[in-house]
Amino acid sequence: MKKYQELLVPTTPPADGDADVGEIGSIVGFHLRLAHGAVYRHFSETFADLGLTQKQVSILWLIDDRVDVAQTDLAQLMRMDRATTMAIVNRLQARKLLLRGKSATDGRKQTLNLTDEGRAILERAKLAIRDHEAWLKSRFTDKEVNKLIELLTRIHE
Amino acid sequence: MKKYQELLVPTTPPADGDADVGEIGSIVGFHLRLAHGAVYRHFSETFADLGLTQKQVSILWLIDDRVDVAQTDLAQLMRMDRATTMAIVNRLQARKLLLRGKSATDGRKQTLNLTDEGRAILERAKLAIRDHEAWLKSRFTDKEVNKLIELLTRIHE
DNA sequence: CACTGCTCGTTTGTCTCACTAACAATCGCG
DNA sequence: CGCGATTGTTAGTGAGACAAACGAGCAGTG
Repeated sequence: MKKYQELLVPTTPPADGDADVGEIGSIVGFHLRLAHGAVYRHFSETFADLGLTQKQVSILWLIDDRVDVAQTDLAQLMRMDRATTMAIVNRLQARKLLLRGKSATDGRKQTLNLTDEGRAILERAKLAIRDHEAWLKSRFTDKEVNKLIELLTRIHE
Repeated sequence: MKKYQELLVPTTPPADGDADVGEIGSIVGFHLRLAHGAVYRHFSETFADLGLTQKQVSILWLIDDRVDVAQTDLAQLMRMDRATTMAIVNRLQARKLLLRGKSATDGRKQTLNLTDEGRAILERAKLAIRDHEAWLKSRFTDKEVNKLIELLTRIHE
């Protein structure tokens, strides 16, 4: 079983960055993952000084849009499970960006609302997102952007 | 600062799964992340019995396509850094799906090649991917699939 | 030749996120 | 009332991304 190690053969020439990935390049999921990774990386750079992740910004945004959301609602909107949502909300609460309250209509639920600080940081985040989206959209026409959103939506809804 | 908790207000009606996400729905990155998540989840289900992740399958596939790749080449192809690639290769090696060898031309590099077992599991993985891709593509026409790949490629290349 | 800068593999540590399994409190309904 | 479902919660596991550092090996220069 060691024959592979003993066969000393030249390594492949250094990949030139955009090298052909071969057969796997026809897989939609492969490109979706790469694209997601690229966008995620750029997002992280853009938000390095704010110290927020994609998920955290999305959660803040959704909470701001809807008054007194419950965690379960967020989980459904973001397609995450309750435990994951919990972790993210905890982190945001620890940074005093949101407040948990008790729901008046359902003792199991709670109400989530941004603090003033949370709203302030969300405003800054939205500005950063505008830059980030501009970077992302710069390679598309408006028509292509709409098409892309439409296609992506068909995947996740 | 506790006023939010003391204001007992009704919670929002339960989200009906496909509820409108509001303003954030016009953000390309948001849909990209949701789509990626949906595909990732379906992938995980499909591959539950094989015990392989997207990354792991991609790595196996790329190694099989190219003889004696080095880890750095993989990292470049997958747009991951060396440490992350290391972790994945370690996991695959621990499962005896690949072998590390020494490069004859460059003492720093190594050659990566699949074991027989690795090739066997990759074959099974490719079958599973075919199902997975069929599920993904089922909502698109062939033309739309090509368009989607083209748009995604423009993001990550 | 020695020196220098770079590359590659590697380790360590930190962080985010996803998922599972369990539990208590609460709600809705028969 | 009692039962099943929902909600928030905790704890644990695991994958993956990234940064920072190190030794070994490479290539080019003087």
